[in-house]
Amino acid sequence: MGADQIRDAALMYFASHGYEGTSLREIAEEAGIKKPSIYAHYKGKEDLFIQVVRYAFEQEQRNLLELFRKQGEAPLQERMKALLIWLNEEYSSNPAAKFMLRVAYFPPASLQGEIMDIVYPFLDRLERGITRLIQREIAEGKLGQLDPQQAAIALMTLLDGVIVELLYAGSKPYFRRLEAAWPIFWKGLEAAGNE
Amino acid sequence: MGADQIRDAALMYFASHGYEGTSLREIAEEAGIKKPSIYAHYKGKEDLFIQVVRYAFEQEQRNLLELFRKQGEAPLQERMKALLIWLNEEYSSNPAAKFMLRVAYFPPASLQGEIMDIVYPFLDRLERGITRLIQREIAEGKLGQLDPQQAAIALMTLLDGVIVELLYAGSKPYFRRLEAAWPIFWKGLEAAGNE
DNA sequence: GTCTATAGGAAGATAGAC
DNA sequence: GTCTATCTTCCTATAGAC
Repeated sequence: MGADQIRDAALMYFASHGYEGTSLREIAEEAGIKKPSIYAHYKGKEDLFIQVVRYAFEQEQRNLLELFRKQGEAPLQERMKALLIWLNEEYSSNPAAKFMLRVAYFPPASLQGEIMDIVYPFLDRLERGITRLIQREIAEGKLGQLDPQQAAIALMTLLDGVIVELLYAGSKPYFRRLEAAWPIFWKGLEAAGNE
Repeated sequence: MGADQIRDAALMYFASHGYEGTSLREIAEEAGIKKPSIYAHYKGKEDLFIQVVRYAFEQEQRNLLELFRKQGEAPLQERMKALLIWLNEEYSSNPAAKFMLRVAYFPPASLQGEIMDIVYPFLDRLERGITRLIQREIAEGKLGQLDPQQAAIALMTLLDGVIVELLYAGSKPYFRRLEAAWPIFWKGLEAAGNE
């Protein structure tokens, strides 16, 4: 089906040039078709963009779920480290990740509402998932008596801080941040639990 | 001089709609002039954009320097808290801040090189400044024997993590993150110094 | 579903009067 | 320096043949 190739080409261009910075001509060229053929699969540029947004967030949610499922009952610190290493591979190789960040932070003005309806629930699910991980860790006595939601929010903050660097500067600076920030953050979590 | 009004109008639009999403017509309207009058002050859209980038980063550097200078010899934790509160006011009211983030993370493809020549030195100076603050804190015995550069990188990570939320979700979620992440992070810094 | 051809409009940029 | 008028180019989108 040609619709998938159009979607993938669109994802690539939208990720690196943004919505307004991408033309349907470029997408068509990348997909190996002529521009008007896009309209046989999508109503127009806005429709194509929204569908790409939906696709990217669904894919990423699936990937995250699979990653967590694979880890089984490993302790929180191991799981987080695996997540952070996975993020590097995912965000370095996969244009969908860069696209998601761009869309979340700087959505095209005309589509902001529709996009937020996709982005917010995704982030809520992620935060709730991390909160549950921490709750379990506390229940098993591996982490002191700290507020699981506070800890989850703090973890999300760390995540964003390193992801932003991954996106901006690449893998090497990302790991530089990770190796500096992670030990300090983890010590803080343990200290907060021993109060 | 009309050049300043054009620059301010451009800053506003570039910040919220991006480079490709902003037209010279919109900027001219906002500045109260006609589109061709822009060319009496700037060579074209690219020139205008680069000059706005330079202006925004110079302003922000000035503001940051003044903030740090005003704080005199206050301890690190107080200074960081003041910085974080200042960030909220700055980023909520000042389009320059949003513009800077957008430009740094998603520069227009055609101007990426020129923009990075402005962004990288700015971030380097910021990291070096924070490193010096921490070194002084250690020298005065207020912080244990931790690696000042590592601590500075970790602090920058926290900064990005909360700024990203400020930009994305606004003041309230920003403080929610700050209140969750800051105590954990600070305990981690203290714990890292007591090893 | 794919194409060629083209409509219709907005973009960046310039010419030239005042 | 500011304007009106205009050029050229590119855009999204549609019509209609195959």
